[in-house]
Amino acid sequence: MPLSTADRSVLEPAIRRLNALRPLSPEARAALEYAMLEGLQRAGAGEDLISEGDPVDSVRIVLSGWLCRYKTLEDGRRQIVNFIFPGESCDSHAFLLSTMDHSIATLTPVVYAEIKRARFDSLLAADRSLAEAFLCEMLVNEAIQREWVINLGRRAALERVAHLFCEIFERLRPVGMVDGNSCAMPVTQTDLADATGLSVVHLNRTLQELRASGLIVLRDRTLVIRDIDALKSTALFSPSYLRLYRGGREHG
Amino acid sequence: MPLSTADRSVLEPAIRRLNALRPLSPEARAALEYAMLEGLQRAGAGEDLISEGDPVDSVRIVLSGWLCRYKTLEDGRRQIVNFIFPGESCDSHAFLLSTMDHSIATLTPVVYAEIKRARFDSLLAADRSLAEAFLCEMLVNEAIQREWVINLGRRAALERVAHLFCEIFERLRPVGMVDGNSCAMPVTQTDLADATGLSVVHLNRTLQELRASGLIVLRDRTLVIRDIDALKSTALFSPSYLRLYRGGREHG
DNA sequence: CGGCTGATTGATCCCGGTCAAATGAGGTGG
DNA sequence: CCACCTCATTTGACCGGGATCAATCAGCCG
Repeated sequence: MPLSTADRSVLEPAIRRLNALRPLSPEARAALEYAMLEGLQRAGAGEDLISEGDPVDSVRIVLSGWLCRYKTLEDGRRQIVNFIFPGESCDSHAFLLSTMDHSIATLTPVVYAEIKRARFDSLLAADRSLAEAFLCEMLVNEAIQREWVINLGRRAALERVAHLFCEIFERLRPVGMVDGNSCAMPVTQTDLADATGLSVVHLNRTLQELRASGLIVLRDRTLVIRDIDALKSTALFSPSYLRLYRGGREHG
Repeated sequence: MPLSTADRSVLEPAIRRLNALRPLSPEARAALEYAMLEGLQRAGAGEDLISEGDPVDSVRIVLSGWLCRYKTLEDGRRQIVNFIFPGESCDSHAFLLSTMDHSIATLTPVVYAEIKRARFDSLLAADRSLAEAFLCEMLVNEAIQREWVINLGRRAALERVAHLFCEIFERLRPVGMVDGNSCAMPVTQTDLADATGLSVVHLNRTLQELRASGLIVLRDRTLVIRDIDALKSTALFSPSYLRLYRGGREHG
């Protein structure tokens, strides 16, 4: 459903993030903000925003809430292949391939801006910085996807869960969604299991191990990182793939 | 080292592949061919074309040979996150992020075309079909990366290796690198293990299982698929993510 | 209160890792 | 041509991380 009124501040995560990837010209920023405000939408928790096989003809930019990309095997095994956080966009350029090869579900209530393909194309055509910002977003997304491959392929359960927490924390930070050493963690253990390729039972035991070693507190849908350095080192976490600092600006 | 002379036919895989993703205008095709011919390079087997942390300022389009993208953890664990086959490009737009977050190694001798960033940018700026073709390539690459996450997260060893073989076969087919039901497989079992997240020992035993059940023959660096349907079904392989057929052209 | 979903625990099993050694296949130098 | 080295493949034995199955517990809602 469209939002009738909204002030510009809901757009902040998206603008902040894109601007960190590529400094946006004031005109590009204004044009994008205008387009986003016109396409504001809400969705409840646990909805499929779009499913495998569905046609794509717009871009959605998430403004608040968590989503996940996932795929399901014929026999029901599910794998979450990525999370989508505020400021990130769902399907930048995906319409070039016409249909989705995976599904996107909301994990919490979500506010997002939907921009139709033609509109999006003309926004990007009008401003190079904007086009580059969205390209950078795709590139970072690819890098995250690669890191997930390593996580699943070569890290043990404890490292794997620790790594996921580090990544989530560092991805939420630049959009202002962490508070000191804690952040929201509005997902079930089943979701975390599906994201880490573990069974729910073993994920639960792994969480207990992380708690027992004093690395984290996870309660009431809130993650508190008690010892970030220790967590990063048990995760073998090295954040460069997230491009958090001066994301490639030196060539820009 | 640059190739002194070369006829246009070496470019065929790349042109064929890009053209399948987006029909290229004749002018775009000619301009791209010209740029590629000027930047032809060779590399031997087992070289790192580029390493994690290296600056990027060009695009490389592979014309023959196999490469892989990989990352290594501090303690030496290695994960191959993707293969790169003839017709595919290494780093389209990657220069936007300045540096590599992973490494690319040759698995065989390789011929590729290197195009400097500025040149590449102006090629894409001059022709929309070309820009879209490279965007599609990125999108397909992302989809493959996601499928690898599922492969490592939710498929058992046998399914996983079968899936990898299905994917390789289907990626090689459109560039004319399969011969009936067989294709080259110029990699060691260590490489296959690093790509599937298995140990070499277990990968070896998994191969034997695939051979014993009559699905494949793998000998002398050649893979023969004896029963493609059975292989696909043990792999739970569904090729839509590869966009092999009319890759998104209906919206183009 | 009953039903539902999510978190937790216990018991058992087996897939796949690890360690170690053997075998094979080139390649090279004497 | 053979001795030797290196690298890839294969095999054997053993172990343990994580899956599976099943039950219990804790909130939450109607």
